[in-house]
Amino acid sequence: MQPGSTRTTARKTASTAARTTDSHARKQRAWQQREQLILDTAQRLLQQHGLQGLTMERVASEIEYSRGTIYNHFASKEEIVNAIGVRCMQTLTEMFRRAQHYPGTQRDRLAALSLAHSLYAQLHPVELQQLQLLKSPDIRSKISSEKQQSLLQMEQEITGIALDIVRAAIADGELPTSQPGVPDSIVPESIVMGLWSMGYGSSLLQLSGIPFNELGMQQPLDMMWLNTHKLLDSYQWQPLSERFDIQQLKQTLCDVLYADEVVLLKQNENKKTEQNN
Amino acid sequence: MQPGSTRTTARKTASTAARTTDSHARKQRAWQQREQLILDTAQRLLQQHGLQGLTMERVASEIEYSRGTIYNHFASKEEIVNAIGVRCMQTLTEMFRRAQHYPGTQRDRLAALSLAHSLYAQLHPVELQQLQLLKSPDIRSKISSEKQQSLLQMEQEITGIALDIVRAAIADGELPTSQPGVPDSIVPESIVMGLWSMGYGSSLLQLSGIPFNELGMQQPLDMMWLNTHKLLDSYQWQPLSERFDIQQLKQTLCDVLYADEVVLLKQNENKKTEQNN
DNA sequence: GACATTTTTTGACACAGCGTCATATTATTT
DNA sequence: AAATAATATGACGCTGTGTCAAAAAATGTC
Repeated sequence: MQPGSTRTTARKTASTAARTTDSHARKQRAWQQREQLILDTAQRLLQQHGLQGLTMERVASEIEYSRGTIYNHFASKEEIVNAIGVRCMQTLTEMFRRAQHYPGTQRDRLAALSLAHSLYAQLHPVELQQLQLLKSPDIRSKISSEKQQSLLQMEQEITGIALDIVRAAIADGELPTSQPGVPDSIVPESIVMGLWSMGYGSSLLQLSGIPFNELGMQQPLDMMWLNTHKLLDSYQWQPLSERFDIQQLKQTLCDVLYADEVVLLKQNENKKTEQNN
Repeated sequence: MQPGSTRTTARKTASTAARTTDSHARKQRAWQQREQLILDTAQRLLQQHGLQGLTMERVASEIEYSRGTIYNHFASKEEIVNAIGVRCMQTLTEMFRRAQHYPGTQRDRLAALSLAHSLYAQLHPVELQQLQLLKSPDIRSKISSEKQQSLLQMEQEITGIALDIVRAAIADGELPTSQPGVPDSIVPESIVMGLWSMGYGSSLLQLSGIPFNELGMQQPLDMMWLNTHKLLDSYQWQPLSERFDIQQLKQTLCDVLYADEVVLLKQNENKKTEQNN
């Protein structure tokens, strides 16, 4: 199906091999290009019209191929959504990598992860929700374990970044290993899991559409920054938030690391308010 | 459709009115009984076979009625899932109420909420995941806003319980209102949102099927108890966790408040291990 | 350039599941 | 017993998925 996948035609004479290899390469490129086209289109439909609005027929007509062709690339609709999920994780990973190399304290860096998570949630709400849906066994069963693997790999990479920062903080003396009530060995995991849960939970709560203001509460993502720092303080991660201005830090990180994302976010907000007029 | 819903037949003579009212009442009862039967069956199918395995046809055949009859009760599959969601929230609320009346410090009570959340997530994983799914606009659009209302109401009730405990803690002097970096007025919201996010996030991460042990990490729900207390400590909520044994508290709460749930949980675990043999 | 072979595209098909509604059945009232 | 109202039924239409044999296009060979 995929060009070059039939191994019987691989052996040729030197000259013809060159020709066939050329054409194969060209085909490969075209194939991958179309795969991206499918994903671009599917992702756009997902964003604009939700999961219901994402049908094979619609994708097919938009890319001006028939449904059958799409099935040459993806075995099911679920695999498309999975692939979109992988893309999203890549975007998020890239944002995390920027945080990882921020020239500041380790605490700054970890906080930057948290900020990245929150910005991402606001920029790609639908995808994030879908990403959560991908985890349900129903959907999982429809995706080849091979393809699931790549998602898992991204998760591993992201976890790794966070763990590395925590370990570096311990090495730098920002974070004491001996914590009351916490065995030394699990301190890094414990912190990472705490932040991960909080970030994940805040994002999903925010997207859940619960009208928090009507319940007399702030939006989850607005409280996340504060609570993240409260948690870090609790582990005695220096410098404690009493010693600096966390709002200032947020502003700096937005300016230095995530300027592009912030701009996009503002554009989206403008669009929405325009639509309401 | 529903007995007594046609107002034209309501006016009768005194004697006949008595008869009709009797029969109406009987019908009403039968009607509601069947509604519960539908929900029981649907919930069982959801637990056992996931959302895919929950089809109108299957529910119909199990309750020995036809599909059409079910549509007299629920306008769509989504409304059934919504109704299951409401039931689940009621169960959770009941667990929260027990926490609310625990005879201990306010901190004990709030911690008990966190424990309840975690136990619930382990007891009803599928439902919890579905509850999250209900929030997506796709599904929302298929549910009458009237029926959505009841879910919202449950959420409000739960939020209320948590907020009340925090306010009581402030009144009791367990929790200082002046926090570095936090405006007095939002302290309660901030704490509630922090715990809520953490609980929500831990639960969903746990259910996400990410193989944390392979990533060299503990399970989210295992870390949740610890991080909850870290967060409370950070707000200077007395008594700080250094001053008592949080594992001991957990054990006590399990014994006193959630003995039934813990038993069920162990039964489930046994069933699972049996199935693997 | 004409023929053979491989790759890719297509759309008709079978299937599953939802929701509707006219008709049949059952229960209630007169 | 007849009339009326309430309830149950399942055939029907619809949308959307995934399959596959046949058509079309591209590539390789002489």
